[in-house]
Amino acid sequence: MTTTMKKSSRVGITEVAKYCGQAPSTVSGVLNKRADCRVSEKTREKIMDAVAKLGYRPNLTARSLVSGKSNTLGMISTAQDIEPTTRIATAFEAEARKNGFMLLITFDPNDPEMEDKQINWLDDRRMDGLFLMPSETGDHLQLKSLMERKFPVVTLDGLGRLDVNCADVSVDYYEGGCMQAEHLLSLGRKRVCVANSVHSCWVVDQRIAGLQDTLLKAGAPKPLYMNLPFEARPIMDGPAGVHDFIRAFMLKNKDKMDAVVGTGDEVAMTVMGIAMNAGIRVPDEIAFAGCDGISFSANPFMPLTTIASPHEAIGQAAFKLLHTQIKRKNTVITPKMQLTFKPELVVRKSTVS
Amino acid sequence: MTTTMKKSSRVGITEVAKYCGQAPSTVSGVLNKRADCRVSEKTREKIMDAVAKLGYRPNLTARSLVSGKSNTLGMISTAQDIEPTTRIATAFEAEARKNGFMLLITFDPNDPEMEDKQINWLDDRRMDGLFLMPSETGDHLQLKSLMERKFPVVTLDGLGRLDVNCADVSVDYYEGGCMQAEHLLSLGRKRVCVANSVHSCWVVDQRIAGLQDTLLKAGAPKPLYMNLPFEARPIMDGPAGVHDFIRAFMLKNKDKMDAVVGTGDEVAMTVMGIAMNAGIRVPDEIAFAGCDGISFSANPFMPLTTIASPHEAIGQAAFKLLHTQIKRKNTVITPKMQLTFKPELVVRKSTVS
DNA sequence: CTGTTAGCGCCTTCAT
DNA sequence: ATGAAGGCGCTAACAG
Repeated sequence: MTTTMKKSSRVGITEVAKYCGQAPSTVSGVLNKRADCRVSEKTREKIMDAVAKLGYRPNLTARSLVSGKSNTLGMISTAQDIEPTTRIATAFEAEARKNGFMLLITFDPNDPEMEDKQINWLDDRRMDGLFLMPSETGDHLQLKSLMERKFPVVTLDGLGRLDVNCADVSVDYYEGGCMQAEHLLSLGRKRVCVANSVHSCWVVDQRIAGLQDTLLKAGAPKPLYMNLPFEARPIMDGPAGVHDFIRAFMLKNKDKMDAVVGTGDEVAMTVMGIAMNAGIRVPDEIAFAGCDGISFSANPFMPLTTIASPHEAIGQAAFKLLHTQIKRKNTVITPKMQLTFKPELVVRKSTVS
Repeated sequence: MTTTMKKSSRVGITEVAKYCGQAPSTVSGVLNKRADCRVSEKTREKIMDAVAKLGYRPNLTARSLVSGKSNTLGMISTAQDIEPTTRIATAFEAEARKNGFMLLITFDPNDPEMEDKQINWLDDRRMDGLFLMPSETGDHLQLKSLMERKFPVVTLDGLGRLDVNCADVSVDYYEGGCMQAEHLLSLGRKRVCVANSVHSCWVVDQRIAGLQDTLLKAGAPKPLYMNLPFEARPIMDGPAGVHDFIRAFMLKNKDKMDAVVGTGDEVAMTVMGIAMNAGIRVPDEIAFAGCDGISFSANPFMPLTTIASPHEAIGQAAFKLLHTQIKRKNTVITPKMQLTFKPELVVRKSTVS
């Protein structure tokens, strides 16, 4: 009899068993350290020996099929190209890895249909839990369907705008806006200009609301809105017209303002740079503040006052919330699983020289 | 007879078959549009109907088990927190998604042991191919073992430093260094200072080699090395001493240089900012240039001349190379599968006012 | 055209 | 203390 062609080039549990004269189930028991699998020390060694010698590696696909779980977490990330999201994702991954999970990742271009599709695909692959950065719009049908099945899910910045009661991590962006306003007011700045894109999104709306409410409450005038007729990003190296638009706006309106607030650090720094180029003295004539706390806001030459979010803590918390749900099946979602982080004011020379 | 408890809450192919009075294999054939599965239009409809009504979703784990492939690509990314890597990864993911692949991602903290471990885990999960950003050091044993098995792999920046003949995408960093030098020389700048971290890595070494070789060939003196006694990152918001160190160095040595080259854009911009704070006029007294082409190098106030890499093209090419190997099994690695991209000089006001 | 059979690699239960 | 049998959900080959 000739050697039959092996189906897979990798050695499986049966070959290990054959090699050391044991039954596959025994090998399985030893490998998984199953409690009820009592084996003599000698067979143990023989098995571990064979495993090492043959270079056995478990087929996790097969294991998943029977166990129904994959030790894999899904992550759907919008805008993986911006620093806050990247940092959250990195922290999340680090936690997941420490706990033996791998990540099935997809970058969703903020499209509701794509979100649903991706959730399905992830589900088809039997992920054990999902960390979702939900699309700005849409019905989130698949998310809802996951929730009905009590499938472990954590959303980022979802609580305030999704009509789903799921575990969530977010930042109190409204409060962040308030903090910006209070900081500016404390410096005697009341005539605020908001550098925003006309394309609104929840996070930005929250920030602006907090800012404006606080200003008005303090008797300051309603802010002046720049309403950039472009997407907020990319703005540094953005479409040709952006910088011209900003320059013209600043030159025309500089006397109506003593502070500019960006809806993100990049916008704030871009406007600040253009203003400085136009001869405006920062912060003497106009102060600048941003949001997010990206690394570049700390640059030594035009350091930006900003409202920083604790990205690393958010990513870690997201994993923990997910892990909890995975460990105890059918967890009921309680308010304790909906975390709101406080942002932090970082004062730099763009407001205080 | 009471309803028996279903093992899995999800409906499987057997339930669909039962529901529409067909055999599981028939359903499978229809669903996979198998060529040799000729079915009457009526049964087709019945089946598709049942699929829709029952909300059937395939269990990809089971499918993988039999097919031996998972439509999943592994990606091991070092330093997912820096823009170049992020952009490459994003482009790679977009291509992969278009072609029906999902990504199993892990962020490797540049640790050889971790790399090996991750490759194994990915392999255990039966990924169909691997996009690897190899650790700076180590033997890359698992990578080599993959190569022996002719497993589809593409490395990033691996060709020049790994003793493995695998498909690869990289950038001609040496040439990038040459371009920097030539640009500076064309402006009459010969006394170059290199802002580098003492922790060397292949990419940086290449850049420096190209720069120095070109300078020396042109009769310029050997560059002055700053040798920052810190990790290259984070540097903007880095450990307390970094900025002081740079400031002191610049003040002490400014008369010995007419240009500073950073081994990355962040370093270059940090040093440039500190120099400007110290009253040095840029570019009149000292010109500045960086590498990578991150978005912030385009900021309007201190725009940085840089050597930009085509990150998006790299990510796309990496996927294509991987896809090719996956489609035709046992591809022989040819030099055509080892792509070297040319960087591009982007001239900005930090060198030419 | 459609249904039956035999696994994919592993784990769990239940006999021995 | 160990092994045999059955099945996870799906697919491929082969019968009807």
